[in-house]
Amino acid sequence: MPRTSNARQTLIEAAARLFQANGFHATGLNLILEESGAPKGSFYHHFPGGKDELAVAAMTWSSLEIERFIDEAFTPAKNFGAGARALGTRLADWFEASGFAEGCPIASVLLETAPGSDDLRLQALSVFDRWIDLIESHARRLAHDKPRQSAEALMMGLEGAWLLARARQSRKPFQVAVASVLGR
Amino acid sequence: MPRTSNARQTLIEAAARLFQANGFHATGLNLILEESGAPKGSFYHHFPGGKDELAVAAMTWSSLEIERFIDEAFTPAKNFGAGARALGTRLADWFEASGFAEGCPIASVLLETAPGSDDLRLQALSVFDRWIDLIESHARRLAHDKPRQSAEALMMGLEGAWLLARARQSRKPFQVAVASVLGR
DNA sequence: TCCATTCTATGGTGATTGCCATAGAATTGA
DNA sequence: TCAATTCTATGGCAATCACCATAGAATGGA
Repeated sequence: MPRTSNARQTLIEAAARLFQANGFHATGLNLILEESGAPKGSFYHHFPGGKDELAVAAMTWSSLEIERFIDEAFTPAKNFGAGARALGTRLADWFEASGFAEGCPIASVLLETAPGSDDLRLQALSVFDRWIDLIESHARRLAHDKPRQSAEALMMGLEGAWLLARARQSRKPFQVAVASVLGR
Repeated sequence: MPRTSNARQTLIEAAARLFQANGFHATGLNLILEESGAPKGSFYHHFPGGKDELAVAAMTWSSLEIERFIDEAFTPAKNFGAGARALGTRLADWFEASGFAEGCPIASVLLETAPGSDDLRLQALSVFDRWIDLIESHARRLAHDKPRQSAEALMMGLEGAWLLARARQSRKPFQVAVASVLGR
C-alpha cells in the first residue's frame, strides 16, 4: 500500500476553487502550488499530464459535490417541481457563500478549451451528461412527464442562471430560471 | 478629421473571434496582432487600456450582432414563441457556421474575470441587460404575458444551451432550451 | 508651406507561464 | 535489515505573457 498522500487531494481542491473564481488559464500553476502548499515536484508526480490532467481531476471532484446537491434536493421531494426549486436554492446558497465569485466549475474550463484539444471538452461533456442523467432518473421516479427534456432544460436554465448571477452578483437568477423551467 | 483607420476595427473583430473560440486569457496579444495584421504600437495607440480595453470593445461589437439577431427574429414574428424559435435557430446557425467552436462572446470573457476587477464584469452585465431589455420590448409588443420574466428566462436558457452545444458539438440544445422556455 | 495630430512600425522590457531534471526523505514489503 | 517504491523538495529551463519607449510616416487644417 502506497503512503496515503493528501497532497494530491489538496491540489485538486485548490485548483477547483481557483478555476471557478478566476478561470483556467488565468490561474497560474505557481498560485495553485502556493495555495495548496504542495511543492512543484510533488505536483508533477501526481499529475504527469500537467495542468490539463489536474483540471480533469478538479472537474471530476467538483462534479461529485453537484451530484450530491442534486440527490439531496430531489430525494425528499414530493414532485419534480419541489426538487428543482430545492436544487436552485442549493446552488444559489453555494454561489452566495463564495461571495458571488465562483462560477460553474465545468463551464469555466469548457469555455477555455481550444477546438481540437478534446480532453477537457470531453470531460466537461461527461460531467454534464452525468448531471442530466441523474436529474432524469429523479424525474422518472417522481413520475414527471418528459423526464429527459425536463432534465436537460433544468440543467441549461441553471447554467444560464449561474452566468447571469455572476454578472449581477445576485442569487435571484436561479429562482427565475427554475420558475421558467417549471412552466411558471 | 482624423484619418479613418481600419486597424482598430480589424483588431476588435480578430479579438472577438479568438476570445469566443479559445477564451480570453488563452488568447495571447501576439496572436491577435498576427491575425489582424496590425503592428504592436498601433494596438496600444488605439487601446491604451491594453487587453482589457480591447475585450470591452470586442464584447460591445459582438453584442451588436446578437442584437441584430434578436431584432431579425422577433420583428416578423406573429407571437413570442415564433420569435423565440427563430432566435434559437439563428444562434444555432451562427454556432454551427463556426464549426461548433465559438461560444457566447460575453460568457467566455465573463467567466475569466477575477473578482475585484470589475470592468469586464460590468461590461458583460451591461450587454446581458441590453439583450434582455430588447427581448422584453418585443415581448411587450407581441402582448406576451410576463414579458420581463420571459425575456430573462429565454436569455438564460439560450446561454445554457450554448454551453451544452459547445460540449456536445451539436445544435440541438438550442431547440430544447427554446421549447422549454415556451412551456412545451 | 508648415505645424500638429494621428497612426504605423520596431525592438525590447521584466515578469510569469507550464514544465522538467535531480536529489533527498519517507514508507513499504520481504 | 535492506532494497524498492512513493513522495517531497529545490532550482531553473525556454517560451510566452502583457506592456511600453521611441521614432518615423501619413494625414489633417492653416
